[in-house]
Formats: sequence, C-alpha cells, structure tokens
Amino acid sequence: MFALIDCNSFYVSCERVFRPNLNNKPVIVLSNNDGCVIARSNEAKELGIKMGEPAFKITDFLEKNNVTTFSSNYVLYGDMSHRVMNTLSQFAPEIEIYSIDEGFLNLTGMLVDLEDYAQRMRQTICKNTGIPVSVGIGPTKVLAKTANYYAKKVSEKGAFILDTPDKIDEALKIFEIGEVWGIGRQYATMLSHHQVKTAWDFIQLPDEWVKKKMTIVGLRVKKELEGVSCLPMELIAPAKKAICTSRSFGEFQTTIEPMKEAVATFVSRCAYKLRRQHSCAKTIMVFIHTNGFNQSDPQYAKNIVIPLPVATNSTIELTRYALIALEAIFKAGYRYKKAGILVTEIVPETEVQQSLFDTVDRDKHAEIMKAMDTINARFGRETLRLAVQGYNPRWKLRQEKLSQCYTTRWNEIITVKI
DNA sequence: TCTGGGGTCCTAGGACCC
DNA sequence: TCTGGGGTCCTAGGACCC
Repeated sequence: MFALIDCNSFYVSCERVFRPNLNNKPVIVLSNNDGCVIARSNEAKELGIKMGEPAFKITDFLEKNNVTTFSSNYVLYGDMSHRVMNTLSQFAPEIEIYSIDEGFLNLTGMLVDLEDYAQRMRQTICKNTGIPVSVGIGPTKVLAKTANYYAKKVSEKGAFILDTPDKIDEALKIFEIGEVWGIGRQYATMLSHHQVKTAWDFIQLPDEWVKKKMTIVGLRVKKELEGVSCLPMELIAPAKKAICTSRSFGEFQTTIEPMKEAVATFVSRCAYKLRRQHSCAKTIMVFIHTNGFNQSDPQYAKNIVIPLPVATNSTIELTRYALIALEAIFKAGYRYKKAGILVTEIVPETEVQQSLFDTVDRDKHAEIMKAMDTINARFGRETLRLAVQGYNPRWKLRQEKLSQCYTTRWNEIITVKI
C-alpha cells in the first residue's frame, strides 16, 4: 500500500501557523510579482476565487470580502516543507518527497491499522508543524492520489483508504476522468469525445487503444487505476537535467543595465543550484521578452543558446557568457517584462570533459565558489556576490504583502506580546 | 497599470552511420 | 522490373505534474 500525504492549502497554511487569527477566514497567496492567485483557503474557494486568477482583476472583490492576501514567501514555505517531510519520514522506511507539499510513503509490509495510522500521521504533523494534511491510501500511487482527493473532498476525518476492490470500484465510478493524476486537460477532452467521463469508463478501454492515443504514459495510468503498480517509489531525487531561473520584473525595463543585474542574479542562482547537486552545465541559454498580454505594445522575444567550452558551475564563468548573450539579443525600443536563464547538458562535476585549450583555472574557481557558498550559507543569500549584480535592483519583484521569514531569520522571528 | 516559475517524459521524423 | 538491413542521435512538439 502507498500513502499520499498532501498539505491542505499549503502556502495559506504556512502563513496561518504564524497568524492564527486568520484561521476560518478567507486567505490567498499570490504568485511571484503578486501576479496570480496560487493558493486559497477553503473560505476563499467558497467565495469563488479561482486558481490562477490574475490578482489585479479581483482587487475590489478581495477588499469587499475581507480576503487576506499574501505575496509568495518561498523561504518560509521551503522551511515548513522540510519540517513536514521530517515528521512524515518517521512513519515509514520509504518516503518520496514528491513536491513541496506532497509525499508518498511506502506502507508495504507494515502491520498497522491504516485508519489509525493515517490519523496518527495527521495529528503528529499538526502538532510538530501546525500544518493540516490529508492522507490518501491505496494499492498504487495513482489510487493513493485518488484516495487523497476523497480525503480532501468528502471525508470529515481528512483521510481516505481505498483498500478493497469494492471500495475502489465505487470510487472510480464517480471519479471524473480529468481529476485522475496524469490525465490533464487535453486528454480529458479527447476522452470525453469517446464517452469516457469517469476513471471507471477509462479502465474499460482496451490497452492498445489507450497506448496508441496516450502513449505508454497513459497506459501506466490505466494499469495503476486497475491496481497494478507501475510507478515505483523514487527515494532519491535524481539530479536535475535542466535548471532554470527566471523572473518577471516589478517594472518594465527599457535599458540593458538593470537587465544585466537581473541576468547576473539569475545566473548566480542557477550556478548555486548546480553546485548544490554537484553538477556542471555545458550549455547556457538566456532569454528575454516583452509582455505578451499587452497587445498594443510592440512585442519582442528572443533566446540565445551558448555552448560552453568546458562544463562549469562557476558563477563567474557562467555570468561572463550570459552577459555576452544578453548583449547579443537585447534590442532597444521595447518594454521588457521578463528575463531568464536555463542551463542544460548537465553532467556530474566528477565527469567533466576537460579541454586541451582551457584558459580557466578551474581549481581556483572551485575554491572561490566554495568560499562564497560558505559565507552565504552563514550570512544569507547574496551576501557575497558579483559586483555586476548590483544593489537596489530596479527590476525587483513586486512583493507588497510579504510575510516574515519566521523560521529562518533571527531578526524576523515571531514576537509574542503579553 | 497589473497576468508565476519551475520541471519531466514520450514520440515522430529527419539526418546520419556502417 | 528489380533497389537491404540495422542502428544512433537530435530536435520539435505535445502531453503532463506541482
């Protein structure tokens, strides 16, 4: 049996831990740049606020309905996620951290009453972290996901267990096909044209048909729904094959200087992520574009891929190439909204193909990076950085409703007034 | 005026190799 | 009239996830 534990309205719940006065009130969290709604409390959902809704379209509505709004605080959510996963890992020998707010447990061979065990997980996580979670349990990952859906939607106890063929049958017969994990909008539409409305309809289809129309991936989903486990636990997160850092600017940029600062900052994030997974990248891509939503503005979008002479994770070296790339694609006369960096062709740092004609002292770079990472780990991100990253960036994110980093910064720790 | 930021996998088709 | 057989690598596009 697999369990899927999913935090309820995770970002909202993180904010509420430190603002308990917001319990039972409508609360939402916005995406970066205070753009779209990406997390909603149940009360906010009941008000009809949609996932992905642009915030500016509902400003008046939010005020009228006393909806508390937060900017995204990923430092806080990341740390809270660690705490949840730590507690969760005590409940089974095998845990897969599937996303910031979800984890699978492998309960195979565990002689426990599943109902009890699910409740113990919920209580312990709530006690240790303050985060409410839902628990779904089933014989495959897809069925555990399905069970989790019912845990959230119908169960009053926050847990749901699909452990007998009858229960599974009953659940699948009323489970909308588009809600199945692995069936997205396109497939749901395609399937509905073939009179497939529910998960149960779906598993009545012939395997060959499903494979032809939906590739092997779709067939796996079908098998999992039938109770045949095809998706194994992934205990160790595999090294990333691509790493991207990109941001929308708080204000439009029309000159190259602030964009250089932005690009250099994004490179430093990418390089850090590479070092953290002990990898180097052989290719870097820089992209910039204007605001596609604004039809009346002249539009421009361009990316450029730079193959590197030797795979690297040095911020200094990557920045040099990225700035050359930016110079090459930047065109004056546009209002730029976004820029980003993508590094690919990632290899383990122990398997870097050297070059006979290398002019870079790689040992020295490695030492500098190590020193930088040590200092920044102790004194905070970007304490030590390249001068080209600048200060007081003009491109900064809009974050008007940012909460404190209660759990990771001493000077932002919660204050209790008596 | 204001619309996020990450990732993965699969397949088909074309170019190329012997 | 007849024109082999077996591969790899790369890319673009399309689907999905949080």
